[in-house]
Amino acid sequence: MLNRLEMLRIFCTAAEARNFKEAAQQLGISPQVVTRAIQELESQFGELLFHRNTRQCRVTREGERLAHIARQGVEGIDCLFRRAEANAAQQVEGTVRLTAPEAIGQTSLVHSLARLRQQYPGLHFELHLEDDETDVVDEQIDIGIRHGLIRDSRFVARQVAEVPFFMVAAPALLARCGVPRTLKDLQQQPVVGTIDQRTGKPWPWFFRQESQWIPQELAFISNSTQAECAAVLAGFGFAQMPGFVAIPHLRSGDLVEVLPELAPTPWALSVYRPQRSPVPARVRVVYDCLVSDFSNAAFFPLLP
Amino acid sequence: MLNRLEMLRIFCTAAEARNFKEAAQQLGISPQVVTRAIQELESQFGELLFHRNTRQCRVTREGERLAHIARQGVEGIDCLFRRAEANAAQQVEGTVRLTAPEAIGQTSLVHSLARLRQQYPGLHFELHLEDDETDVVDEQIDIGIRHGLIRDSRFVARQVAEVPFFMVAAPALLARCGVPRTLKDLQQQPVVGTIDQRTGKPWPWFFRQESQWIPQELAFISNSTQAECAAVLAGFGFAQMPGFVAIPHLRSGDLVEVLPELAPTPWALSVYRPQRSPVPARVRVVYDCLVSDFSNAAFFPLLP
DNA sequence: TTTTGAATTCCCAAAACAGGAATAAGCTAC
DNA sequence: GTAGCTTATTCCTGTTTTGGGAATTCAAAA
Repeated sequence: MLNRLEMLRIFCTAAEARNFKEAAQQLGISPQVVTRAIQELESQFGELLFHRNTRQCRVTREGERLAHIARQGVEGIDCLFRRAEANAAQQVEGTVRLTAPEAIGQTSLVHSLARLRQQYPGLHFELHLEDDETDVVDEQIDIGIRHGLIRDSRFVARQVAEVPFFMVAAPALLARCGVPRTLKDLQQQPVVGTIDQRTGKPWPWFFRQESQWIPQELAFISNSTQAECAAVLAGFGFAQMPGFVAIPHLRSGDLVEVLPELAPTPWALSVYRPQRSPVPARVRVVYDCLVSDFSNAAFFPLLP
Repeated sequence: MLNRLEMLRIFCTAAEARNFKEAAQQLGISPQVVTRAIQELESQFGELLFHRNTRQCRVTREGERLAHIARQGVEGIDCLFRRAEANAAQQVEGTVRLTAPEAIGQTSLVHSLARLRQQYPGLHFELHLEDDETDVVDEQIDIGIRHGLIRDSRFVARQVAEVPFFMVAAPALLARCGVPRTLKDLQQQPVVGTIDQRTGKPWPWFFRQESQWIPQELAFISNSTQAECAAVLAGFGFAQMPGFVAIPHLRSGDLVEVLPELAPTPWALSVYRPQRSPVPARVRVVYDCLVSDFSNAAFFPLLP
């Protein structure tokens, strides 16, 4: 018998049972195994653990002392594996780590998570808001939401919506500078943008037929789409922004779309998670919920 | 891998090592085993414990949490078995339970134990003083000293001395009643005795050629040889007592022997212990010491 | 691009194990 | 006392588990 944990478990049971046979029955093993386990323990401890003859067994005092300590040890390990069973039994609890673009993470995502939390009070969330892709495996992320293609084959990605881009400006700015009629018109105007963290350059603007333009002189540049949006609202200049940032302001009239005919093909919005073989229940539940919520057009009514 | 303890041990090591290979080297096993143990744990917990690819391994946060708890559990069990090793390495410490006749336990035995205690400060003693044989196995005794034959085959007995019986009386009593010349004389005199716990009757007196006499009318009877001795010293009557009770008083003159020619064959004094297969070092040390001390004639100078 | 080194999978010999049958030895009831 | 019953133990054998060599895969480094 090499399995120390089982030896101790057998010993603890035997110490409480009236005899080895009873202990064996409780453990669902044969009495021979009990005998051997106890013998092995006795030889390891150099100490008699049971007074026994062919007829009866009584634990010695040293045995009782050992049983007392051993019970704690065995219980400690068992308790650990009981959690495992609870986990395997698909209990939804623990921390789920998510990453999402700022504008989504600060609004609709939080509502989805809040509902999940009501349903599963054991859930905790950790939210990393980044507009650029981050190394999800290294960052130990369970679920991500990203605007744009997910190329990485380590991920299971699910496209849930198509989010268009809008070129927008504040009404005050338009009143001052006039409404641009062509791309050229637009490129003469002050422009607001964001930084691509990976390259350090401004994000390009995208137009129909896959054409791009990287603005060179920006009136305002930031690493935050929310700041960018605030700048546009303040009349700093024109900007291109994804629907989930622009739509609320277009609806309220705080922003106005320009040159809609140049708008590029919408980009996919994807919910994704790393391809890890055992998917904990808590992750699956959140993933499914987000896929369902973000597939719901109500979150991204594509136009008024 | 069925051995949960080893699985956890491997996991804890891997969680601290830089990679599986290193963990395997530390544990003296092959990397395959590490892989398997971790996979098994992951499937049991339904939880990825390491982010890994063919090139690198990093523990997940859930893994770190588990490792933290698991370390305690594994350490708990290991600590238990470290004691076992200390025991096996023949450390002399712990409690030794002894039984002995009252008169021996209150005097010379205590001195032997005191010397042992000086030599092995980790030793503790538990002393059961009983003049009659007790069921040593049930009483969980490690070592016994007994005056008389040890018949029980469950014991390893070692005869260390021969202790004679003396018929004695106080000088004052002799002055009052005269010195008996024959057994008949003696049987007319007041007598002091002890009770045989097993039968409830007085202990017989023993004489040469195996003859016995059970005194019927006793001036004083007790279950304690020390009390019996005190009664004799106080002049209650005559008594027969073993050397280890009588000799000090014969030496000091507080008692006088009568009818020495009737004295029976001396009885053996034996040190014995239950036949338990692993004999803990502490028991062996004490046993050897007692055998040696009580074999030493200085403790029982058979006559002045 | 090639090279390198770690994780993993596959496979099989060796070790460990479990339990049936036989044995020994108390208790109990006659 | 003795027969019968029960339990611990030992021996033995078929089965399971295990560990590591060889081959494979794959990401990082060169």
